[in-house]
Amino acid sequence: MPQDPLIPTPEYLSRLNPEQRRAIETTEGPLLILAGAGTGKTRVLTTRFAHLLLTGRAYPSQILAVTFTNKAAREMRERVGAILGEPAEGLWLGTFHAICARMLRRHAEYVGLTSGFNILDTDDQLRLLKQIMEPFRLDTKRWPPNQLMGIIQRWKDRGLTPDRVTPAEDTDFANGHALAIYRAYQLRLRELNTCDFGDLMLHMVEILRSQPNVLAQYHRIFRYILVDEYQDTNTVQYLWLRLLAKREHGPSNIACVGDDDQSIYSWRGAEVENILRFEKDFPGAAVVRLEQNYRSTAQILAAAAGLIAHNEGRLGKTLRPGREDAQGEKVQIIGVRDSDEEARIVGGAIERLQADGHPLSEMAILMRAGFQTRPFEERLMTIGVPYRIVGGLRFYERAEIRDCLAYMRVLSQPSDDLAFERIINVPKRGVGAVAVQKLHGLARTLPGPLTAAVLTQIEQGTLKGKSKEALTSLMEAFQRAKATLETEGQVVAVEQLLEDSGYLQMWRDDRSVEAPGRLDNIRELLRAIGEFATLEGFLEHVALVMDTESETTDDKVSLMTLHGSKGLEFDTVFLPGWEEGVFPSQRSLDEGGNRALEEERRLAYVGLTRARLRAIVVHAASRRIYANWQASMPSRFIEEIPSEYVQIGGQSVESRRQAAAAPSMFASGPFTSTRPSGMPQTPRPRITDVQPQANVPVGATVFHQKFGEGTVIAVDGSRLEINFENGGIKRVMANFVEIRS
DNA sequence: GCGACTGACTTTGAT
DNA sequence: AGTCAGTCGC
Repeated sequence: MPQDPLIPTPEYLSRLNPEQRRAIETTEGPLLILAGAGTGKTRVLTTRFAHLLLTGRAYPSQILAVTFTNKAAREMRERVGAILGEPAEGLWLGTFHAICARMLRRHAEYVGLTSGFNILDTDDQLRLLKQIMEPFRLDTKRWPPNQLMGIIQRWKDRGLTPDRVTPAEDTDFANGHALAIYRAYQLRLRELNTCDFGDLMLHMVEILRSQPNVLAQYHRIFRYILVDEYQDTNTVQYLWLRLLAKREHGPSNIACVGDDDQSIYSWRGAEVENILRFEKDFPGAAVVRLEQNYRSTAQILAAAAGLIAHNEGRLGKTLRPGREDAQGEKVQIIGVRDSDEEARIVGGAIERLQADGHPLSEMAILMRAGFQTRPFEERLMTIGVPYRIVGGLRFYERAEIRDCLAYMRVLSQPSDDLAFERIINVPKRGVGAVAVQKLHGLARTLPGPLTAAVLTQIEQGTLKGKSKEALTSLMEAFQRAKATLETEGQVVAVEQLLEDSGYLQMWRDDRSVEAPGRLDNIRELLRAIGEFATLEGFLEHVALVMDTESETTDDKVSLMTLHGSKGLEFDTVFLPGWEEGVFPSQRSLDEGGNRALEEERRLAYVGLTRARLRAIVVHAASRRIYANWQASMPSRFIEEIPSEYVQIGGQSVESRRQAAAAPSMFASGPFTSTRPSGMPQTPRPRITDVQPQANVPVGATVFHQKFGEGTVIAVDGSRLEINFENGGIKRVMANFVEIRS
């Protein structure tokens, strides 16, 4: 619906700032939109989408818009619909994977699949890989399957099919068999007519590379491409976008939105280089910087800017505060004794804010790792403050849901061996691993899936006794459900199947506390099936789209990881655990060196910029890691925040009583000069009863409480490798040995 | 085939 | 410390 070009400024453009308008009205040619935190990125993206439609530049079906999460896709869809005044139909708007799945169903035959292929979940992937690894007779202790899964995924992230893995890309993992296993795994996936998540991208890139006619078809369809969170793209995603965007004639109308300072997913294959390289990849690209921040106070922005300035190789942005309440509070830095005190202080601050009328839903505690939530949960529970944990187990990852889905998959596609294996003995029907092995053996001699092998064995009488009875009744349950599916639809059929197979009864008989909840989840699942026209439609939805993002508007404090907080905002943000080793994470530093440090710093930047009004950073002097106490130094990131934007607060156990009466949110006491004045290069434990981890020379004789005397043969940071006289070679923390000579 | 025991591990996690 | 998976023995 073309719009009269004479109308000067349409309403949807009127309330945008000049840079935002430029990002929207630069419609032709490649465009990189560098959108800092809180600069209205989503608004620009959705308005741009609507603008392309309203100015008649494209029909809805001619725009490709990709995001990383379903949540982002849903949000974009809703907001585009709101601008258009009607729900937008026929859009190519979705996650990379959902869009690739849609494409791949059209062209599956080019990679040896049929359009009805299944999409494996993480569970199935690993089970399948283990099966593939078996004939290689590897020591699974030394070569854990999940690590190999990681290697294969990284290959896929980089667009490498087995044939494209060069010797330089190969690994000696699994005694050099990794590539062979990868090849066998891919072969098996094809036999099963399935894909894992990585394949959705990988196969489509292969098809677009090798089938010029298919590529040309998409070039004709997509006139404009929009990409969200470009800094998070990995290599296959980049290749896919480039193939679709670069055409022989005419410009590449690709607009990518991203922020190099918020790239925090390199461990998942994301390449920041993609965004840093954009102008080279797409010559003549326009670059628009969105630097007007509408979220945070000037103090918070300046603090965050000072911190992120310590990173090198940035594209560079300067966020300007746009809020009316310009100045605001300084970032508070609180030093505490240990994690218990940390939880008490944060809990107390939350109570005080709440008493002052601040809603709990505007407060969040953001931590580096998921397990750090525990002390906070306990504390909040004790003082009766409602909280919610964001992230964690998703609905469809729960065992009972996966079991039900497996039943449904077999019902929909009896050839789905992986699903059948999952439920063949759930509930327990006396068909164990050995029996499954036998079935497998037979299935291999005949063509066809396991379910067919089972039927053959029942007919031929090869199966006997208990397992024959059990499997006969299971197969009958599937047949009855199949009939019901045609007459009464999927909800009734699935319910009947779960009943007949004894699956529901299994949970009714279960006396554990979780059982009733699990039955509730299953009921919820059955309800959800009804919202789809077909069982297959539902299964596709589950594999790619289903998230349980329950839009809870309850007044609760949010607890989540820093990663999980990206894209969200709160009035008040608590940032606990800012200690060397915890944040930045030692493990991350060990693996990735300076590159990893910069990513940790970006994570800190993401954390700070979630706050609208106040950010409170907390660090503890000692923390229990696994079993033992460790002295800890404040994070270097604290030092890196310019001191003028920081207020040192804090309190000791003794001064907490005064805190309640004090006017400020945190009493400051004489015990609390916890801000490091100049960062020591080596963290030095401040607890007196452990040995300082000072230089332990190789060759020194040391004594360990448990292992006795030994000789140091290597030093690795704070860990020592020691040859003990009667314990062999062990790696222990330097803190736990005494130097004898 | 199932339950008990051992031992290994413990960052981040969308699709 | 606690969990979870994998192995072992009955």
